[in-house]
Amino acid sequence: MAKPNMKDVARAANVSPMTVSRAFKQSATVSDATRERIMKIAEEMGYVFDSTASNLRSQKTGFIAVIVPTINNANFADTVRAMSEGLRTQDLQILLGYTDYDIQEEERLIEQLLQRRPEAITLTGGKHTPRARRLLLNAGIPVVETWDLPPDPIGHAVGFSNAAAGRLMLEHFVARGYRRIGFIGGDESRDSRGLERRYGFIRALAEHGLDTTRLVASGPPPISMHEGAMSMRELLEKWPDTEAVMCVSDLSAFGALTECQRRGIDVPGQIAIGGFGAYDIAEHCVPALTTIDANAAEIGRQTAKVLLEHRHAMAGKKPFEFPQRIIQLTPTLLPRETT
Amino acid sequence: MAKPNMKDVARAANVSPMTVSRAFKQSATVSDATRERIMKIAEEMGYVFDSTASNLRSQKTGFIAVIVPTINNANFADTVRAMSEGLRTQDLQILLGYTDYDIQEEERLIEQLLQRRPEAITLTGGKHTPRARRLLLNAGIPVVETWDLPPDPIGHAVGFSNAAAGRLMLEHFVARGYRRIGFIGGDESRDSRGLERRYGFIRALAEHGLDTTRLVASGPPPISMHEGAMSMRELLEKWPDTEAVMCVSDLSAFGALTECQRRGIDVPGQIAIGGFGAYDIAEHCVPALTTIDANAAEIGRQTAKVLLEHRHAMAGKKPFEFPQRIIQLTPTLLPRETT
DNA sequence: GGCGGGCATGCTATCGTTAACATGCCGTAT
DNA sequence: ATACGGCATGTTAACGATAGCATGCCCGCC
Repeated sequence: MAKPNMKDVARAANVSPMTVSRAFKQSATVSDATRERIMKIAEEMGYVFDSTASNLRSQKTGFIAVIVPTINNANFADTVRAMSEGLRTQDLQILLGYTDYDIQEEERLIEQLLQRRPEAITLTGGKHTPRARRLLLNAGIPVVETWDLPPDPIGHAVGFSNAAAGRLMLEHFVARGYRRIGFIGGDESRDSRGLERRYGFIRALAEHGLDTTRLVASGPPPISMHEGAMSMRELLEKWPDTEAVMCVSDLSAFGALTECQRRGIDVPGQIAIGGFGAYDIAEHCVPALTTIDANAAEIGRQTAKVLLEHRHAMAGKKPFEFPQRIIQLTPTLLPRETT
Repeated sequence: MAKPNMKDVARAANVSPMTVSRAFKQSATVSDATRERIMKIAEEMGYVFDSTASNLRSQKTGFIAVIVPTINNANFADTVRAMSEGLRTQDLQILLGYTDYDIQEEERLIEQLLQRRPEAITLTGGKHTPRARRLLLNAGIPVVETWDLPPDPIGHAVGFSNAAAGRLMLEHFVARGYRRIGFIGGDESRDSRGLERRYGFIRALAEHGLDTTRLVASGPPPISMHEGAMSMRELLEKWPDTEAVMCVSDLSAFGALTECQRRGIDVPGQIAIGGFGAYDIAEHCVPALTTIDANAAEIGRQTAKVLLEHRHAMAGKKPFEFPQRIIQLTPTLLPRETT
């Protein structure tokens, strides 16, 4: 009793395999009666359509490769979720890979995923190895870089300026009257988006003639609550008179906040804290955390939209060169109780 | 300039396609010199191995289908991550699907994913539609149900007793001297694991002769911080003299905690709070949250282990019936500051 | 009545790789 | 010198679906 294939179903239904094939396609032209009969017989026989064969013959896989730094982060998870929501109607399946914030690993992943012949690929960030760039350019499929606006995009891009996000928080601090200001983040260049936020923040500090040295770096990403707490400790030791600090993400900001609470330091009375990412926790913690909303879900939605448009354009009788799309989103400041 | 295939590479390297194929297989028998030459030529030509053809011919896809309720939850994300870590060495690619806590959607996903011919499939929970069960039983691949110990497993299982987890927290409450005790969770049967925890909790309440009516149900899953806060409000209104409450997860527990903080209610002085899941936030919040560690990552690791063992067993010359594995993990109570 | 068009269905070749079997060559044991 | 084993490589025929084209039939229009 081997697993039945289309030929077996065709025989049982007394039609050609081609008709069975058509019965399984949404769009194909089969009479309703025939389709129903075939589907019923197929279900009874326990037939399960074999995508692998279909993929090979039709040269379409229905895969979208999606590469993120990690799935254990609500921001990226939100983006992936929104993207897959946007693609679900089209029977597209996401092939997920994560890099752990390492562009070497990203290269490895890209190579591996391209072998699966995805119909498009989305990346997080705009920094890649030269070989990764080459592979992507030669792949002949739509490429979308997200969460960033690379100076030299490979294909499409859906993102925002992380530097502007950093600047946004600094301006908020200044407007609130804070002058001795620090930044807590990672220490390597692995998280280039976090680094960009720091650069933007520091540049704005300098423009205001403020001290730009109060920086705490707490190791390689991910920078989470624990690192935030540790960094706050370090900051308070080195520069006890600091009035405000931005953290690279809400998670580290929350860690920093808890450290203050444990030490009986009033937030924002003695020190103000700003985060990034508009995580759930920032909205709910007490005091609620001032943060920047980069609109993770919107990045996913827009990415899905670009991909569907590209796909639609290519499906035309005369596929034309689909123009590059650069979708620039604007991060929003959410002022709350910690500043 | 179409994309080159194996034949093109073979021609350029002056060997047969078969030799190129072997050069790309880790295990195959090709002389080092030939392999190196082929790989170099392939890279120069921009050849990218086509898995879709390989999958069809070899009847092996290297896919593992993984179905979770949602990826926007640190617990499930941890499990998936640990699992993919365990499988990475074998060049296995995870095909991720999420159900939004809906077994109809799960059935749809199972059908869709099986068409991709995964070599194994893992599910979250043990409750499925009849058709889903049938599809899984007929699929002829290893099936692992996780995060639960189903009474009648389809194949393997890696999980723990959610009822025991609920009981564990109740016993802790009682040992601490609390008597008027409530439970905050979802209201539907969609999250069967959360429901099991509640049942276990209530049964234990009853055994101690305590009031079992202080239950707040806050809508369909996911139950997160917002729902936790709302539910705490409801609990305090209906039963203001409640001494302790367990929440279905740390996220809702944190929400409940923040509601108390906003109202100036001392935790645990006036009310104790217990969570579930050992999320990061439970460890870091102030006061730190008493919780139960279900060991999400270990579930992933054990699942990967079972799959690899099964796979290994089937690869033998004489594949035998691989015995069913039921891996029972034990949730641990982490007593902290909220109780 | 003849003819054109649209719809349902069938036939054949093919997608790119690899399982299975075949071949040839070299070294070593007898 | 002969035989045999082992390794590197080649040949052929699939894997299971479907693109592209062909066919037959029914219907309506002039």
